[in-house]
Amino acid sequence: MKNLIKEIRMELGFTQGELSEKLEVSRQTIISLEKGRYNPSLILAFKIAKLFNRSIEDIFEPDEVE
Amino acid sequence: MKNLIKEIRMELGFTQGELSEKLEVSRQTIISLEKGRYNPSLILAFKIAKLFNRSIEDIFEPDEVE
DNA sequence: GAGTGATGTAAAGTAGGCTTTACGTAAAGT
DNA sequence: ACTTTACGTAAAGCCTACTTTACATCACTC
Repeated sequence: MKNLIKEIRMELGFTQGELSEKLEVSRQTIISLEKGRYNPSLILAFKIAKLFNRSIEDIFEPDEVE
Repeated sequence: MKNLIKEIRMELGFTQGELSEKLEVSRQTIISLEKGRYNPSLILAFKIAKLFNRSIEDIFEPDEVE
């Protein structure tokens, strides 16, 4: 699961720590998300989309055809 | 997490079993999803959206302000 | 009224999302 | 040189999404 979290976070001038606070998750979760290490829950994806003011589809791109 | 899975599934004339096959998950997962018992992974949400030809935001509605 | 198909519940197990803690490194400031 | 800030890794643990199996109910058909 690719995503634009790092790019959008930096656009908005947030550190990973700030983003993790706003999303109420750990910094580890942000790091792992940005690295594409795992696929977030739908709830977290909604939170991110809301904070970034974009659609989930704009931010996340599922790895082909699974 | 509310969703319109049951409604759309019935619109399309699928049984729970058929839907579970198309999505490659168990029938239990479909039942639990339709009952709102848990929040799917983002990958499963993408699969459902693709199959239903709608956006994730059209199908799922997160429970208020979490 | 026995058989079949669709929906549902219950319970035990597996896998992975997410947390917590601890440590490493590089850049910048003092 | 030391401190601070931001980013990163590693490992152990918790919780829950999801699986599997088994069984119950209802509607329909034969």
